[in-house]
Amino acid sequence: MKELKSSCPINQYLEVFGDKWTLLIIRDIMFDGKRYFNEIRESDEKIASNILTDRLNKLEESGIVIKTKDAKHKQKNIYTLTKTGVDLMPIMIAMSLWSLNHRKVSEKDRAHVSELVKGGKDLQDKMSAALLKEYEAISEN
Amino acid sequence: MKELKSSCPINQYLEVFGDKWTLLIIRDIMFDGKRYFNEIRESDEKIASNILTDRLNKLEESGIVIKTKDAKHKQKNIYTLTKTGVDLMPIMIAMSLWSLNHRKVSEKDRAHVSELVKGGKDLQDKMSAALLKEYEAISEN
DNA sequence: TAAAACTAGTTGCAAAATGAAATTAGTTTA
DNA sequence: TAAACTAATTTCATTTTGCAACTAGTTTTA
Repeated sequence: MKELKSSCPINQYLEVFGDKWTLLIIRDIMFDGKRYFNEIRESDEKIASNILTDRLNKLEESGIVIKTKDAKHKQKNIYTLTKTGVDLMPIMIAMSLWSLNHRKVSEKDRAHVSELVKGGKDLQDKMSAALLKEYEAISEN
Repeated sequence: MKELKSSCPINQYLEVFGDKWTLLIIRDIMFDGKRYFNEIRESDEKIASNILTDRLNKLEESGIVIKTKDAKHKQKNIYTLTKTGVDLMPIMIAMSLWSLNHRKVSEKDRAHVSELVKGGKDLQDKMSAALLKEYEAISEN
């Protein structure tokens, strides 16, 4: 068991997401509909497979993602967000807004986020509900 | 110049805050009133001085923090949040809320954050305004 | 005014994390 | 049966981190 630097909530967040890759995995599952190892691996940022394996395992240990076998493809795993994972959405949106205002972001990404922001709490609730439903379909059995 | 992995807003955020320390520095300045190198160094998480030097420089380069000389103590620097830095507050609050709900947080920290959340947008606006005023006092001259 | 303490670093070095490429073992498709 | 797919694992070079000691200038204290 790794020891914690402190129990401050910001530090608690950092214990899980204080690296360059973990949050990109959440983004892929949450906003880009990716569910398989290789789908995530092929994202723009080109995460190495050893890092992806490591981070997915840590996310599973932390109860943020759950790994299930694909019934149709025995060697394929499906990675789904848990409630704890879905609850990261407000953080992701706040980050996106900050980057939109203060960092260089491409027009394509800008439009993508603007849509999400314009949809407001309504759209975000709808998206959360859909993700949560997916999780509940898995965990009931 | 370091190259960027992508222009995705989440990745843009990670280019600056994708490590275990940078956000703790922001927390110290934003919520704990710390303004000096050694005040930040003495926080619970015990950041090493070489890392602190490195991160403060990067935050200054990114326009998130501004460094000024203390008029009363020639060898002391004052670190202040810029507008870009103050605008991180919604992210910090969203992170704190998530940790409160899903991670182990001490009673003391819990009370601290609850107060901030109960204060609502009003309190957060007031805090942002105070930090921004500090920055404006420095940048006008 | 001399000594001690404070301030913001810098330096050196060992340990850990990262990243790229190659490899692997099982599964599915052609 | 061969080729392709899937989720890793392994190896190894590079980078980042963390700790401790040190430094140069400034301020306080006796």
